[in-house]
Amino acid sequence: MSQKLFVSAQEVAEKAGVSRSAVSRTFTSGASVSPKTRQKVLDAAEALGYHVNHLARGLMRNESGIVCLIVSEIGTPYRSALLRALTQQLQNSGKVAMLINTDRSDGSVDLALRQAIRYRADASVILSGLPDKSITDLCLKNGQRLVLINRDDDREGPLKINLDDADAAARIATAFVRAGCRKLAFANSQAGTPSLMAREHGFVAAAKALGLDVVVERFGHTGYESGRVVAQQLLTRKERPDAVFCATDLLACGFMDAARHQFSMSVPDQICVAGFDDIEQACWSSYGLTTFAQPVETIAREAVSWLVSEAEPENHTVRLHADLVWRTSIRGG
Amino acid sequence: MSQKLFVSAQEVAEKAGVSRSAVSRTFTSGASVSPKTRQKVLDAAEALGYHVNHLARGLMRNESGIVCLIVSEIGTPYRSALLRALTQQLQNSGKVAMLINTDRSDGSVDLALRQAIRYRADASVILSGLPDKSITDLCLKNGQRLVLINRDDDREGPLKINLDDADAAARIATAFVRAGCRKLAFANSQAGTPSLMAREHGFVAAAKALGLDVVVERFGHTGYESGRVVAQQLLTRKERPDAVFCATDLLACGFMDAARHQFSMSVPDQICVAGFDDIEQACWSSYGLTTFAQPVETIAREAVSWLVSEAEPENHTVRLHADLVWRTSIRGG
DNA sequence: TCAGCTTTTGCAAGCGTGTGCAAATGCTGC
DNA sequence: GCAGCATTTGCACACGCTTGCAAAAGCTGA
Repeated sequence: MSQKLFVSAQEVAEKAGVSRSAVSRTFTSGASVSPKTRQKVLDAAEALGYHVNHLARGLMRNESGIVCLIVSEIGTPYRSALLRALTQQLQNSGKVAMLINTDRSDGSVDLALRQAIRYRADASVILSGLPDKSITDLCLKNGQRLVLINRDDDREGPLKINLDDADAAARIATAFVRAGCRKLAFANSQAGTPSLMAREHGFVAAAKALGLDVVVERFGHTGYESGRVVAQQLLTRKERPDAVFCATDLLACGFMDAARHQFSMSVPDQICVAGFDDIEQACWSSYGLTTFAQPVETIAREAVSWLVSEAEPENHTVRLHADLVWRTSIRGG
Repeated sequence: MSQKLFVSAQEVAEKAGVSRSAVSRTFTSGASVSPKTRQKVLDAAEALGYHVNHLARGLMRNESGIVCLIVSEIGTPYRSALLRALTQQLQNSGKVAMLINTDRSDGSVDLALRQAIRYRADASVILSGLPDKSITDLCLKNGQRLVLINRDDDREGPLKINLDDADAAARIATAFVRAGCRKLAFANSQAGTPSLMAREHGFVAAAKALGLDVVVERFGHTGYESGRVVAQQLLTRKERPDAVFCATDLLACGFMDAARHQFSMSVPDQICVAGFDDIEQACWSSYGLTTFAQPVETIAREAVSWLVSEAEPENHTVRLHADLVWRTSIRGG
């Protein structure tokens, strides 16, 4: 166990022949230090390998510079893409990301938020799950900011970033009909998160408005394997659908693979497929999936700029548009 | 701006009618508190919404509980899978992950490590890039632990976790030959990281030992698109290879897609393909990629257990075995 | 030279916690 | 009741930093 501690401002001050305040001021922007003192401090700091202790600084300033990202299923293409964008933007704004994985049990979002409080995070971004109201209230009361992404909650205080899921669903229904499809289906998981359900309900409603019924099938969690299972369920029915909207791209990939390799169907000739998220794999040529693009960069930008803003912004919910990316899994276009 | 601060141990002490030390001891394991004082403190803390300030605790104990994960290309399947495993294991051990994204410029690994020092991280895990010696020395001198994953560096102090890349390459060369292939190729990116080069050199050497030459082609960064480009380069030669080992699964997916859809070749009948990493997509039925599995769970377990161990362990480098996962992209088996 | 002003500097208090030490408390056995 | 002991409690200092305040230093113009 190495007993040597990090070098402190005190030691730098002694070496530079100035007071401890001077070295502190050298490292705080907007403080009053004369150029030559500043230089003496900088030299001494460099020589000693001094780095400001952000734990102590956070303690004093009551602002840690930490932002908590609370997320499950980190290994998933969409989640990891969003994570990438968020960490990037946070770092650009001088913040640092604390990553909390909530894969294990339910209620672990609350645990995660507690961790955020312990480290006095300036803000938390929730990508999955929905925390208990009591605990978000605690966060907000103490000036900690909160961003909910695709969570569709109605409480006051946090910034909510949502997509126009229902509208997108309606657009894809129209596209299917225009491609000549009449037997519509929706492939979903059993996760039941707000955005997934919004897509499902929006699709069913839009189809109804067009005079069509929708067969809805749900299975397991939101991944490739579930897509295969749902395909199994939908394609063994007496009447096969000729168009299926999958709640996410992962489901769509699983669905397409099963349709092609297990049921020897041709996409899009015999069945049209659409997805949601526009993960990297969607444009791989084995899929060429027509899908809605999650605007991850925009989401990250909105979230971070709100987090770091000085004033309390007026509008606490932002609704973003999901662009339809047209590829080859739907006829025509 | 909400001026209310978080509740402190002092306030809890007053409410519970005990001294501040008592509440501190209540929340430090292994401290001496009588059951009834403890209960009074717990009740008061619950009522007030008290949470220990880990910044202050870290300052006192000289142990922040933070572990820095330094990683680039977070959105990539293999990286995000490793990230998932690491955060999971860290949380199980009572640590918390600070995520630093080094996608932008080179040398940003040094910046990242500086950030780790500022927050007095107990340890850093480096998944990409290689920091300057001067800065890793600084980390180590101050008792900060360091783990290098697949970085193949020879300095003393950090834990190095590596795979048997060269051995794996030799095994796959044998498998190709056994499948009747004679015209071998290797598909790589231009990243030139130690593990990629170890696979390349290992493959070339093993082929040579078997009396065969290898055509090596490299392009761009290590992703799907580069796989396609390399396929372009390899499959337009006068003599097409009949087996190609791709440095990673992403390259392999790109290669297979180009071979099939652009050159109308059949895998594995006309060309055998193997990859490395065993990303989720490798087992998707459009690929069925025969590949080497990165033991992400084991890597994470090794890293974390070393990080949290009390004593300085003796062996500072662990070499893990990559299992060959046999699917359908190589004939026979 | 000095009054009047602005800029720089050092002092010291405080942020919220852990912990060594000595005093206080509780318990046991006579 | 009391000596002898183990356990619990409170005091006070330390951790490394920021910052208000007042003293010191520098600068200008007569």
